[in-house]
Amino acid sequence: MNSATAAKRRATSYDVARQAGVSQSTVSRCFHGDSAISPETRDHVLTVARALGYVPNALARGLITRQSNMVGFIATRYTLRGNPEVTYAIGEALAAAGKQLLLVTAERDAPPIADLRGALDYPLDGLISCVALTDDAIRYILDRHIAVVLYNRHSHRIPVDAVTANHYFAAAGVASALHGAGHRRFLCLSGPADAPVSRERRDGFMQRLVELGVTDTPLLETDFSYAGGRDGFLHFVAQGGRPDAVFCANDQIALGVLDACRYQLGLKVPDEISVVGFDDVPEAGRPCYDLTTVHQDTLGMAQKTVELLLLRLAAPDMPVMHAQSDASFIARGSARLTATH
Amino acid sequence: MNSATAAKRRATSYDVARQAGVSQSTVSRCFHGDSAISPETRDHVLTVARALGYVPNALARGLITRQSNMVGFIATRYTLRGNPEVTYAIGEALAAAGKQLLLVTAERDAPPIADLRGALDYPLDGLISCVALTDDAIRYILDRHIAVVLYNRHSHRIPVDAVTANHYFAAAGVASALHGAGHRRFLCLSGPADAPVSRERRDGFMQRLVELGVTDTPLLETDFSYAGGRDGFLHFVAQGGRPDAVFCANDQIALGVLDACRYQLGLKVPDEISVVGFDDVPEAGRPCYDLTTVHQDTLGMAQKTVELLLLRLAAPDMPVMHAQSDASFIARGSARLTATH
DNA sequence: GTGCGTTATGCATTCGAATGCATCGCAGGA
DNA sequence: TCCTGCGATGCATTCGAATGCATAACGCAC
Repeated sequence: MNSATAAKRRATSYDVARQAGVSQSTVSRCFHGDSAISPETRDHVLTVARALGYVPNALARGLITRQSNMVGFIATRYTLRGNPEVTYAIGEALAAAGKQLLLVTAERDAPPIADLRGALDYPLDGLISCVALTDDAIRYILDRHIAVVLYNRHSHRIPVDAVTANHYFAAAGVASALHGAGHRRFLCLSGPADAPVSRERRDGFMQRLVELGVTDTPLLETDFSYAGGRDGFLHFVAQGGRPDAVFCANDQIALGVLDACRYQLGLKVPDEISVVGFDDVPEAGRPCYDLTTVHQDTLGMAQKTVELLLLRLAAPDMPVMHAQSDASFIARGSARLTATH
Repeated sequence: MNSATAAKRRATSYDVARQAGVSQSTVSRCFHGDSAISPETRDHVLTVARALGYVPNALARGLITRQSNMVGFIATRYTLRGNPEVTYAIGEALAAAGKQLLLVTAERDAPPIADLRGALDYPLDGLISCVALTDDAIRYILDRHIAVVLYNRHSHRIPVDAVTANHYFAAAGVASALHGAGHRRFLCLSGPADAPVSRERRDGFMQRLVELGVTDTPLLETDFSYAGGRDGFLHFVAQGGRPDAVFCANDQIALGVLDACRYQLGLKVPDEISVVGFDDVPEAGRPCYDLTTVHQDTLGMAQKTVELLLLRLAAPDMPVMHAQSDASFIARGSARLTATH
């Protein structure tokens, strides 16, 4: 029993060397294209290696080369849920570059360093974060000489590479468009206070309204979810609120508001109330929602994030870069965007 | 410049040892709870370690212990998109067990072994696959003594641990329910032929119909997407098809069909046609879709998958296990489920 | 034939932590 | 006083691959 199931260890370069009648170094060199090896021995060694099922042990390789070939990817449940394509795109892009993706789940933005520790025990080549990181966390990571690129997050005090969409500007554009159409009683439904993306969208919207002379716009905080948006809005209305335009920090919130209007409050959209979201999730474009929203090129940003990381790895001393991608306003049917005559 | 930016390597156990006036072995032992170390030296060493920012190098540890503490997770774009919560849940569960998650993206089910190679270079503790694996791939993995648990997939020829929902049975139940309500002209919209989940759902539905005496049910293959469902259905109708009940292999397809009915064909749902999906995605339950579907406890399954993997790691010789979770029919408004009088 | 350059290969060391075994010190019993 | 036993610590080796340096083999020119 024991001998049958005993874990006969995976073949090592020594096993291959013995079998092929060469030294371990020769075997090692056969797996690195740039080494001086005669074609015959290389072929021979590779044949033997295949027969034995030998693959270089990435752990040992990483130890000696001081390169784990692994890139950490930190994401919250929300990122995973709201932008699953981003995870996939980053995974594929990293794989194409020969890097492995170590997924680190975080409960929310600015997670405690302890949550990252397990992953940082590995000498990661780099780290892509879809969550905000505290200054301490960033310092901790940079101290370990790990390259960091933030996806859709900023770092204000410590310079770090980042790829972002211009949420602030896009949200301000929403405010202008709604105001231009004659709306005056606004409501802003933001996401969690600790989500920087939510803050930027909220601030962009609110600031612009102030610039346009609309102050005292009520602000409600939700959890970025459909139920949060729906219930928050219902509560607001129950308290006597009667906005004619609602800006939501993401589409899920907006969908909740939309359904609350149509199915619970009997409000006509967009005649009696305009609803605008942010993200342009697939459902937003479907006929039964037809949600006016803001589209960000998440896939392009994902691509760019990996490119930036690879650049940084190739040139650690390159100045810090920040790629900003424009977010575009998508006018659909859930908002009245022309003045009533 | 060089000295400023030079990568002063991360501290090693030797650095800590020197600084603390002990040997490297002592430092090592301080990081393993079960070693014989006097409380004073442990405290002292840990203090020095913290000061130097020392963390045991997981690569070196893995090399000597032959345990990488990493678990591979293979998922397709579809899994990531359709079940993002599963990824998160598995990530959290693994983290709780002190394991890291190495994400491997696959383009589709039954990916070529080459796509997994990069990850298998690491001596993974285990592997969780949300994609079907070829017999060759499974053999390849098991040969390396890596524990495998399949999530929502089977392996027919090679015994492998798995956690699945009973798609076949649930889909058969849908057929019975629709047939019982008097529907007779069915249509089945499946997903990609290489997706086992799609096959099981399709087969369960079609088989039961045959048992009930309904043969020749037309079958259309889609790509598991909204657009695929919508366009496939429109095409079918354009060809003269006129089903009174449509079963879709997932909710996205069903949502596409639903919208095609309501917005392009002017068909009343469920009066003129019944539409049933599978998965119970969040949108399905919202008022504007109100989709009748099948719910599977994906989170519970994710939890169970990790549990099973940990069990297997603790007891490699335990007999192969297969946990089957029931999927439950969710009757909503998109299907007529009582006979017309 | 000698000497030099080039290419292919082997030897020995290295990466950083874990661990079996040896050793040291101290306390307690005879 | 000496011996035994045990807890705490150090020494030396190990994991598996990469690589600098030494060397062997070979060709070519003088």
